[in-house]
Amino acid sequence: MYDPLVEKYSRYLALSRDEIAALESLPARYRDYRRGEVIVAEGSAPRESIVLISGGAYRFRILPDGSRQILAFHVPGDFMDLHSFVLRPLDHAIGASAKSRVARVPHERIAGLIGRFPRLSCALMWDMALDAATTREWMTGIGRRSAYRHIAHFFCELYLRMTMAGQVEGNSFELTLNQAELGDICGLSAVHVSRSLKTLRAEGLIVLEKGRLTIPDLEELIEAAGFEPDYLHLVTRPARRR
Amino acid sequence: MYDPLVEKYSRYLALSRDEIAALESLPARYRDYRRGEVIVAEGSAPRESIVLISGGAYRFRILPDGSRQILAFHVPGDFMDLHSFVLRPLDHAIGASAKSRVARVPHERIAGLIGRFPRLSCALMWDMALDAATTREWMTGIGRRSAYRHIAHFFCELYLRMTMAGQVEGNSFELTLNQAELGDICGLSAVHVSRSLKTLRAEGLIVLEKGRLTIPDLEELIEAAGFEPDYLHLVTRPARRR
DNA sequence: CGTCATATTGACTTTAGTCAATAGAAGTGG
DNA sequence: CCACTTCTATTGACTAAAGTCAATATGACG
Repeated sequence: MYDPLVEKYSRYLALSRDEIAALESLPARYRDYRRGEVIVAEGSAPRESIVLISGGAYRFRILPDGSRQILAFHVPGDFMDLHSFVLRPLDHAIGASAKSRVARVPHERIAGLIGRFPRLSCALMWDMALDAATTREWMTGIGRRSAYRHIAHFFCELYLRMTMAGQVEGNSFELTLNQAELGDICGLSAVHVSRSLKTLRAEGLIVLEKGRLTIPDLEELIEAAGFEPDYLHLVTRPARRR
Repeated sequence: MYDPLVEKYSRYLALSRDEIAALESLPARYRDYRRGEVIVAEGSAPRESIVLISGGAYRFRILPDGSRQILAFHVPGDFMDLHSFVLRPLDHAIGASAKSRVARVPHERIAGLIGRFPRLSCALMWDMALDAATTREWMTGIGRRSAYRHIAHFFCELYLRMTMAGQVEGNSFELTLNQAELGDICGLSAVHVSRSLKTLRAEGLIVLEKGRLTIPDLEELIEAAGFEPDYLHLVTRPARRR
């Protein structure tokens, strides 16, 4: 049942038979959500961490003035709130951006892994570090990229992550975010997102219709965005530098 | 020598005698830097992680167009690039914002801790999670707070962190950042930082002269910033929620 | 004492936000 | 299956926040 974690952590290190067995035997309670539902509430102190099985979800905060900042977007296979294992209560909420299925893994079982498999501790730290690297990239985008480039950049990232998650067909995938949500990802207003998308469309860099994003020429979009994919650590490391 | 880590991780859990001894016996190579020097270069794959002993430092990226985004600011006692233990090469550089002393801990010794002390693995994960929580708060500030509030917010955060690090005297501390650096923290231009500081000064919320920041009334600044300190997890947890 | 870094201010530009009207699409319940 | 509601996207007109450029001051430092 836990293929996603096994597959993902294999990108970091070669898992032993025991380690694979340990990951696969993690128990999970499954639950489904509709678009817009809150999966984990801000301020709660969950005793489980959550793997997204299918659909889409994002982590977000609401400020006192009502504005929202989306902090991360998750594709199937992502451990969405591994950090809640060590840092409670949660400083943000998690919501479903589409009809989604989720698996909940009890924290005590994660603690069990850490006790028995030091290399899996490192894999979990790697997972957290990857999430942090993506957050830094987003932060850079909000702070220093134009709306146009930032949105293009996000689409490049999402295309690659969705590819790894097996969610891309041809050169398109389902984008379960509306323009208000894209705005809250990029620190922009929905109206400005609409205008920026218009430009991207006019230049033929994207086709976005009926919730489906098509990228006719990824290289061109990457060029327009100034995208460098290294931070995603997508490929299996050829060999550990020593 | 490793008091900073012992003290910090005691905020997370009650360390055993052995665990304290293990942290204290971590070897370290010390080195000093001048303001502006690069401590770790972007793209390098260090085999050590770095604890800031004294001074100040920040992590940053430079974009192709020359603009800079500062991703984190560190006070003495911070483990600045714990993530480089699991995620290499580094996606950003680390630079000194003041004359600073740094201790380098070999990654293999960190691996040793993880192998022998599962609870210390969790403490390290907690440290990484805290760093990520601060990054999320900064991201929210860049995306959704006005320049004025964001700068005020940053000063509140820094005041509390500097207090924990024992760097505050009375109600003031040394601010080793110029306006260009403050701008690159907040995603603003130096000129706009200058104007925002002017407003904060005019309202009597801050006194900033000769590299020293005085906060006459922290409550007022917190109010102006809409600051909520929870994400810093500064206090020792009263008791683990169960 | 002179140089370099830093801060301040004014004038002007640009980017993005706000408000509002409209249109279209997608659910929902009878 | 249709009518109704609600959500979502688009566009125009206007506003506001922040950026840029440039001149000048201030200050630290060797």
